[in-house]
Amino acid sequence: MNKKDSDSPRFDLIELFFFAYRDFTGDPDVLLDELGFGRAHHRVLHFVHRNPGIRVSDLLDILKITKQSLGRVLKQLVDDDFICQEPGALDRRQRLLYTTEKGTEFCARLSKLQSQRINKAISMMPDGSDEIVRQFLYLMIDENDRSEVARLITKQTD
Amino acid sequence: MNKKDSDSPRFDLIELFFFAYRDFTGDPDVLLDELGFGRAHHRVLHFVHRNPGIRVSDLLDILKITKQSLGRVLKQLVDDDFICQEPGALDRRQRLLYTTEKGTEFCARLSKLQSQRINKAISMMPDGSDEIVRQFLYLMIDENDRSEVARLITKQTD
DNA sequence: AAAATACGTCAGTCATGTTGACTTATTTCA
DNA sequence: TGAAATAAGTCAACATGACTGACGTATTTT
Repeated sequence: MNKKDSDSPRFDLIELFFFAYRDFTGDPDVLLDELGFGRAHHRVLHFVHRNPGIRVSDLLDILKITKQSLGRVLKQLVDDDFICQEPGALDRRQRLLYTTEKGTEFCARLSKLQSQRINKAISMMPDGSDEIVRQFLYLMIDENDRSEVARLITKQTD
Repeated sequence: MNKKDSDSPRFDLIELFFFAYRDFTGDPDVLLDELGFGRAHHRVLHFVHRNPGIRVSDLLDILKITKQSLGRVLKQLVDDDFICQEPGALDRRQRLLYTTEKGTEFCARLSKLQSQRINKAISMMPDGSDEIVRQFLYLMIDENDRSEVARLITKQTD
């Protein structure tokens, strides 16, 4: 009865997802490269910008990488004055992370590129596509992580 | 006048795309790991499976990596009997690539995981979402590459 | 005072990407 | 037919960003 059961191969979407994501992340790469940064720096900068005052351990949870991996890129971002650290007011063991002015400005340039690509795509599509796309991407996330991601993405930074 | 101009930040979609893609590629990782393979092997195996008899140089064009990068993973896949090579009938310099039975079977297990995730997501969405999502992902690809990708994804392997 | 926590760091490894140069086999073309 | 171009493989060296495991230090909790 069902034309598509849950195992039907979706090579089209699998491949589109692959190519779309590659080009989506490709835009910032150019700018990052000029500063000697990579995608790892982009991710850290982005999530610090979006979650000002985030704790290192929470950042690790979001990125799902190890402390050692984070350490290297974070150090560079701090050394190059894109991110600054402040001891927590309540718990001074914490080193709360913030983007500096320089970091915030660079971050804006990066997300502008990605937003442009997204907005350009959406603008060529029927009304309401926006919401469909958001829903799809949300449902592609592991069920356990969805609520956490929902919490994250609804923060407003601007 | 425009509520959203083309520069409006789209943090929601940027982040959703990031998390969605991570989990999407995370499924196969488990299986790949058991065989000592990584994502690079997955990509090679996938595109060889989807393009039987593909030339090495065309595979390089699709993956946009260097010959040296490909060489390593391809060698492993050939050594482990997931991919086989045959000299081209017309041009014997070519080493046309095919998945072996073992490779085809493993490839099916991998894409089944990813298809399940996709189908599960789509099944929770309004009718026609399928097409909207395909369109969105397609429009996220660099304009120059779209026709080439369109050609690729319309191949039927099954 | 002891245990737990937040964070940083040292040392080593691995996967996957890069560049540049070179070889071999084969095909194309002047 | 002989030279040039092409398809593919390979060597060496290197960069990035992951990983593991262990250990140190400051601070908070119990």
